[in-house]
Amino acid sequence: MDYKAIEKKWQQKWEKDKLYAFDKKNIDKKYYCLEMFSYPSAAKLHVGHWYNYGPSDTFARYKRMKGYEVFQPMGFDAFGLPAENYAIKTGVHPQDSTVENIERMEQTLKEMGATFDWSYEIKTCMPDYYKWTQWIFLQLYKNGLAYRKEAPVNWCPSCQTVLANEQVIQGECERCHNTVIQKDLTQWFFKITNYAEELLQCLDDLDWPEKTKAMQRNWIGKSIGGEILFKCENGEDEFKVFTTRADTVFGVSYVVLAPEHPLVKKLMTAEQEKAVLDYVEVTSKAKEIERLSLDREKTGVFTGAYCINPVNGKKVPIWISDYVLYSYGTGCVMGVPAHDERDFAFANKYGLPITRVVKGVNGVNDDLPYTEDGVIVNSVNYDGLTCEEARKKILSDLSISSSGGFKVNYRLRDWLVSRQRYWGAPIPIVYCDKCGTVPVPESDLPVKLPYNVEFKPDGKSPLAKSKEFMNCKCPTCGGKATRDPDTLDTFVCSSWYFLRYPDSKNSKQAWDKDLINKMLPVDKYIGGAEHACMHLLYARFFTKALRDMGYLNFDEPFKSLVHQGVILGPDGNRMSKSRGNVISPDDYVKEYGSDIFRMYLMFGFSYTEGGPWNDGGIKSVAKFLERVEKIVTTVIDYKNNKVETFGKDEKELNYARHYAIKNVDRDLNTFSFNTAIARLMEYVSALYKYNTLDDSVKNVTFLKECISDLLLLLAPFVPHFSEELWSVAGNKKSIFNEDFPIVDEKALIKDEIELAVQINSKVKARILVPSSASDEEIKTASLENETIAKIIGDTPVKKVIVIKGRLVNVII
RNA sequence: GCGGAUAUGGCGGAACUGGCAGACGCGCAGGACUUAGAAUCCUGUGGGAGACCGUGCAGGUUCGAUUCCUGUUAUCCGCACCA
Repeated sequence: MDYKAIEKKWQQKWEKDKLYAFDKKNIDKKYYCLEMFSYPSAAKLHVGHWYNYGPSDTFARYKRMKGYEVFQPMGFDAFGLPAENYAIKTGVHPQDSTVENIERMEQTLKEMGATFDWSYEIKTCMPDYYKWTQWIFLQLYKNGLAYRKEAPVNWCPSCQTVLANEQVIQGECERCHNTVIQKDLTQWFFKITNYAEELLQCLDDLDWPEKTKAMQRNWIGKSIGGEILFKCENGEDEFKVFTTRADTVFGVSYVVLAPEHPLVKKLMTAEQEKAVLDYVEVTSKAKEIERLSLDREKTGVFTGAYCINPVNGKKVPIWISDYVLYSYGTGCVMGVPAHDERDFAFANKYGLPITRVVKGVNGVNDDLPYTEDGVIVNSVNYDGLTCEEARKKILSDLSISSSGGFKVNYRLRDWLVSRQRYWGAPIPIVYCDKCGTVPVPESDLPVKLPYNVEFKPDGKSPLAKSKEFMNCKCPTCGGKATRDPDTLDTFVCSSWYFLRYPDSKNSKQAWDKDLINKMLPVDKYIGGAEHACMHLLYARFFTKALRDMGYLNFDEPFKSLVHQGVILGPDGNRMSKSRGNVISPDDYVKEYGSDIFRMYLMFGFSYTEGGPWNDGGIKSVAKFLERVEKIVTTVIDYKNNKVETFGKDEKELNYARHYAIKNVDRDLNTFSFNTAIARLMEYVSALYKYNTLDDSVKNVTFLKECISDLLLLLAPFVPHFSEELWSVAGNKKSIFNEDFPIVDEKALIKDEIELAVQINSKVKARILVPSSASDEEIKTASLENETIAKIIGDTPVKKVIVIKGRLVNVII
C-alpha cells in the first residue's frame, strides 16, 4: 500500500466532509478530550509531540466510535521567551516568526492525521485571545486577587528578567542555567494563596496520577502549628514566630530573624551594627549561590537586642541568620537547640545554651537533638504532658493572653505574573499621578501589543521604551497617564485556554457561561508531567477564582489526567542535539507513513512510561500491517461461497474475535495501547489460521464479518490505513462513523476449558473439563488424572482447592 | 533529609480482584521456499543434563505472592535550611 498517497487522500476527504466537526446539537454526549497545546517552535514536530498527540488521537477516535461527540481542539501557546530570544539573536520579529511557525506546525499536525477540529483553534498571541486574558486579569484585580507590591524577586541577569519561583531550578534559571540573584522590584501578583486550602483538599477526588497529586500537595506545603508573640526588650517592638513545636517553647534559647526582616535594622545595637549590616550585605549577594553548597554551615550574627519569652518571661537574644527564610511563615524562628537539628547546629557553633524540654517515652536512645515526640520536662506546669497535648495547651493558653495562637501555614506563595519582556500580553493597568493605579476599562480592551518596539533586553521592559504605547489618558480623570510596561507570564495565557476552546470565536465575552458549564470540565487531559506544579496548579486556581466570581459553575478544570512518558534516544538518554541521539519523526514518517509511526509509538512503549527508541520495533509494526492488508484483501476478494457452517473452527475464530474486542475496548480506556495492539496481533494470527482452511469448509460470510470487525478495531490506531481498506471492502461511509464492535460475552464461553492441576501448589498436570463442570466434578477429574493419581499414590489427600477457570490445587 | 515512583528473559514490555510468571513483539537458533541472497512462511526460544530453580535483596501472611505486610538495596523524578 502506498501509505503516503492514501494518507493525503483521506486527510483531504475528511477535511472536506468536516468529519471531525464538533456538533453542539449532541452536547449531551460530549467528550472533551484535550491535549496540552504546543509552543510554536521553529523546529518540526519532535517525537514528544507525536507521542502526546498520536496516541491521544487514537483515544479520541475510539471515544467517537463508542458514540461520544468528541471535542478535540488544538491551538498554540504562542507568547513566550523562545520567540523573543530568537528575535534578539536573529532580528526576526517574534510575531513574524511565531506566525510562520504556527503555519508550519498546523501543516504537520494535519499530516499526522489527528481528528482536531481546527475551527476552534486558539493562538494566545492574537488580540482576540489576549483581550480576554487581560479581561480575566481585570476580574482578578476587581476581586482583590491581583495586587502589586515591591518584593525581592528572582532575577536572571542573563535573560534580564524576573522569574517565578517555579522557574528557578536549584538556584539557576530554568532556561539559561545562569545563577539567579535577588532584586527588589514592584510586581503584580495573583493571590493563589487564597485558594491554598481548597487546592489541597480537592486533589483527593481527582482522577490524576498519584505522583502529580503528591507533587502539588508538596508544593502547597500545608503545615499546622501556631504563632507565638515575642515582645522586644525595648518595649516598642514585637514579632511573631511560626512553629510546629509550640510544645518546646520552654527550650527557646534564642530567636532568629531572616536577614531581610525589617526589624533587623531597627533592633540592632550600635555595637553590633557593623557586623549585622555586613552580614545582611553578604547574604543578599551570596544567597542563592550559597544555597547550592550541599553541606552549608550555618552562619549568623547577634543583633545585640533581646526579647522576652512569653511563657516564662526569660530574656532571649535575637540573632539573624540566612537559614531563616523571610518569605516563609513570619520570617522569624524560635531557636530550640535541644529539639531541632538546625537549631542544635547553630547553638553549638555560637555557644548558645541548650535546654532539654522533651524526653523520650522510654528514656533511652534519645541523644540531643531529640526531634521526636515524647514527654514534656522542664516546662513548669506543662511537665508530664505528651508533646501533642502540650502543643494544644500551650497555644490555647497563649491565645488567652493574646501572645499567640493556632496557625496554619502554606509553603505556596503568591504567583508573580509580571515579566519585563516584550512578547506577552500587556498588563491592562495604567498609572495616573492623580488617580493612582487604574484598571483599563473593559470596553478599551485589548490593550494591544505594539509591533514596532526595541525588544533587546537592557533590564528595562521593552514596552517602557515605546512612548506610543506608554503614554495614554487616564480612564478616570482624562489626564496624562502611563501604562504598565510589563507583560504577563505566559502561564497566565495557558491557565484558561481550555475555557476558551468551546467558544473560541465569541467576540462579546470570554465564553458563554451556559455553554462552558456543559462542555467542561475536560474529560481527559493529556500532557507531560513537567507541568505538575505550574500550569496544572494555575489552571485549577483560575477555575476556582472564576467560579467564585460567577463566571462558571464547576470546581475543577480537569477531571481526569494522563501523563505520557518520555521517549528517549536509542542510547537510553534524553534526546538532545549535543548527544546526537535525536530521532526525527519526519525521517520515519517519510519511510513508513504516519499510521505506522504512531502505531509503533503505541506498541513499543508503555504509554505512561516511555523508554528508549528502537528501530526494530517500527519494522515489526510495518510487518504487522502488511499481514493485515494481505488477509483483508484476500478475504474481500472471496466470492460468497455456500458454506454456512458454524462449527469448531468458526467458534474458535469467533472467540478470538470477541476476545480482541473485549480487551481492545478495555485497554483503550486505560491508555494501555501496547496490550491492545498485542490482542490485535493475536486476532490477526487467528484469522490467518482460519483462512488456511480448505475453501470448501470456510464460512466466507462469517469470515468477512470478522474482517470487518478487525478493521473497526484497527481504525483508531491506524486511521488512514483502516479507512482505505474499509473503502476497498466496498463501504461507502467513513469507518469513523461506524460503531465500535460490541463484545458478545457468549462467544467467550468455551465448551471445554483447560485447568492446571497442582499438587502442593506446584503444577503437575493439565486437564480438560467442560466449562459447565461443577467444583465436585472438577475435583474428581483432577484426582482421576493419571499423572496426579500416580503422584498421590497412597498419600492421604488433605484438601482440594478448586478455582474455577484457573486451577486446582491438591494438598497432600 | 522529605515526598513519589520503578526494579520481571539477551532487549522493549505483559500478567484483570492473591490463582498456570514471561502475553505481544524484537533478537537469536533451526527448517521450508530459492541457483543464491533478500523477503516471506513454519518451529523453537527464562535458567538447569536433571529432580528442580527463577519477578532487586531478607523475612512474614497464605493451600497459593510479581501482586498483600515488615525491613532493606539500587535507580529515576520532584522538593529541599519551610521552623
